[in-house]
Amino acid sequence: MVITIKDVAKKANVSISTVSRVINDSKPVSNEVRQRVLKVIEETEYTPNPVARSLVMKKSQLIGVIVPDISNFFIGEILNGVEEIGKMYNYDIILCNTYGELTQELRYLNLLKSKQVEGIIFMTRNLHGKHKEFFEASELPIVMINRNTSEFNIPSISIDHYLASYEMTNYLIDNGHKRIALIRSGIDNDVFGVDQFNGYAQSLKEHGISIDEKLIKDGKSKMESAYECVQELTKDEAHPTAIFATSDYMAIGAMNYLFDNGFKVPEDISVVGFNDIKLASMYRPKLTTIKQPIYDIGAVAIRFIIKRIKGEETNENIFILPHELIERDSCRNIL
Amino acid sequence: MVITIKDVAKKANVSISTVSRVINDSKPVSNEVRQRVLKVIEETEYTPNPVARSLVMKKSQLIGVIVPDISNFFIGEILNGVEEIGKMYNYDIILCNTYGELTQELRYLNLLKSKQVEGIIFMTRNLHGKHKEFFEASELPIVMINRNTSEFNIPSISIDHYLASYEMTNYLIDNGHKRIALIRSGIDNDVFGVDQFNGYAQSLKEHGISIDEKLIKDGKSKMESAYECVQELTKDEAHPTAIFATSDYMAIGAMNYLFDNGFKVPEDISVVGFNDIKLASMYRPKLTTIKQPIYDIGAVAIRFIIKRIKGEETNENIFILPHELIERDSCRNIL
DNA sequence: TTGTAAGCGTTATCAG
DNA sequence: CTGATAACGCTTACAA
Repeated sequence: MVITIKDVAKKANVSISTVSRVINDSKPVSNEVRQRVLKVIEETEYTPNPVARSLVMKKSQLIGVIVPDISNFFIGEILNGVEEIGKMYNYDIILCNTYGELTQELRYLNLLKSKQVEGIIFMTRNLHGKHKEFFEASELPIVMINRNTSEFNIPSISIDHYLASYEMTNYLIDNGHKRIALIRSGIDNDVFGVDQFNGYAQSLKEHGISIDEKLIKDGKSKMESAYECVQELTKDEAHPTAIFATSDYMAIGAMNYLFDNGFKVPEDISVVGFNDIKLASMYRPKLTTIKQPIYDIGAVAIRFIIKRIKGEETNENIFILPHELIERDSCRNIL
Repeated sequence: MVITIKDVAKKANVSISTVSRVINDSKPVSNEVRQRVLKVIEETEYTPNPVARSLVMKKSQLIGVIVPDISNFFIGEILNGVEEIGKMYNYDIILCNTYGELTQELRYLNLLKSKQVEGIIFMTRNLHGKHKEFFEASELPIVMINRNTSEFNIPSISIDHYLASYEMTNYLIDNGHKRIALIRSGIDNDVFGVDQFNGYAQSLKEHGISIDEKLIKDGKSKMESAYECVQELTKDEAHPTAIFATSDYMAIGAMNYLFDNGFKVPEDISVVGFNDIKLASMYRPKLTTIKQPIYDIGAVAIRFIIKRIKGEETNENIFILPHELIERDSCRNIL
């Protein structure tokens, strides 16, 4: 039989309000009584029923997390950060997997709200007007991850994709590469494909290299797609000497194509990635890439939500976390 | 303002019990009234408050999932199955990450229970007496994944590790290998290291090959550890011609060591794995491995839990799912 | 077929 | 400092 606040009150010979006070220390209780209650609580192993508590407090200590694919490496690591920090503040996370489908996303958004979650961390491939409607209608604290939300005015967390791409392109050029292919992960407005392209273009420009449209591909953030992109890229004799894929997944796809077709990385063609998922250092050759602070992204996201829940005003809404270029073995100096 | 059953009742000019009846269709309601209520519900976009419902029903439509590491590839895929099937039956999953620490596991087990979850899917690296105590004390439906629970009498789901290892070893032998190293993922009782070894040993025995203790290593289920194992394995000239790692992670670790030290896979040494995580076909050379139905494992787990919740008796407790040997490029026929 | 009212386990208001 | 008691939003006997 599960024991309730009533039982504790009875055993301790006090009213339930008193018990409530000691467990929340919300109001003064005489030390003597407090001790008595505490003792009973210990003896009975009483734990307050969070559901009842939620009902009256209208809070659930639950934070909803909506992701397109749990089994994605990048997302898994983010989730680690979210979960760990969440637990520190006594929040549980309830997880929703959408496979990137809008209807699912909308459904979960509403579901989570009705479940009384106190905030939502939202990852999607495409930001949609319907999402915005929801965000505006609900007062729930919400934060997005790795999405360009400036025009939507939704809090978000990411790194500076423009700068990172700029630096990576510089790095490639410094290593003697001039014909540098770019495989972007998406060209929607809310995604950083544009920023990535701009960083790449800026670097090229500064080095007096003109942009060759034939070297720009859209890999749709998929390995298979990147695989095909590289196929096209290497059709001609005059193939690029370096391939910059804006996700590690795509970089792996690229390297796989090269491997499968007799090219050597980095001897024949250099490949660099973006994100530094665990896979990047598991693959051989180890991938040179831009390290995103993935765990931290999750951690910052949930911290932000918790702050908002507590009503603390946060003066910033768009968080830009630091990145780093990690030099490994997939890029060759051809000077 | 959020609208409640009371509001609906008022607007529809009925009692709240009637509203309750139509939303649950628990008791007969005249068609006329039902339509009226339904209309109001639609207009007001009313959704029942699940927290209040949980309180009275003592159910939460929540299933707890405890895992050692969300960002692990194997676990991520399982989670996909769990989540997807769960949602079909209207269950949400609340996720807990333990990093394999016993205290965390115990804490979460209790936390989940107090949160009124209706069942628990539990993944751990080591099964402990304390776990068992909890399972026995609570009436919660519980299922474990990939753990040998026979002596604990806890429902569990896995493949037949003995048979799979036996088949894989046969395969290696059929390909001409005689000096076959085994890197096991763990040798605790509750883990399948023993079964894996037995399958391996049985195959060797049937082929008249005697076991060489020096070829048996414990990779502790870690890439790094496997890396070191292979270092030892290749110290001598008379190194094995094939390495059977009982997890893909370890197989990758093994291949990485070989790559880093000038061995070619599979030309110099063959490597095979176990699990068939996504990584297995992303890596080059593509890994020959035992395919576990990972998604299905998650799906079966949650189905089992849901059945139990509904009080349906399940005649079996230990589920053995089918596996398959996937031939790819990391093993060479040396005949 | 419908309504009334009790109760789920808490917190919070208000007297004392 | 402490204790009744209302309320949170819902389900479910029990009556009508």
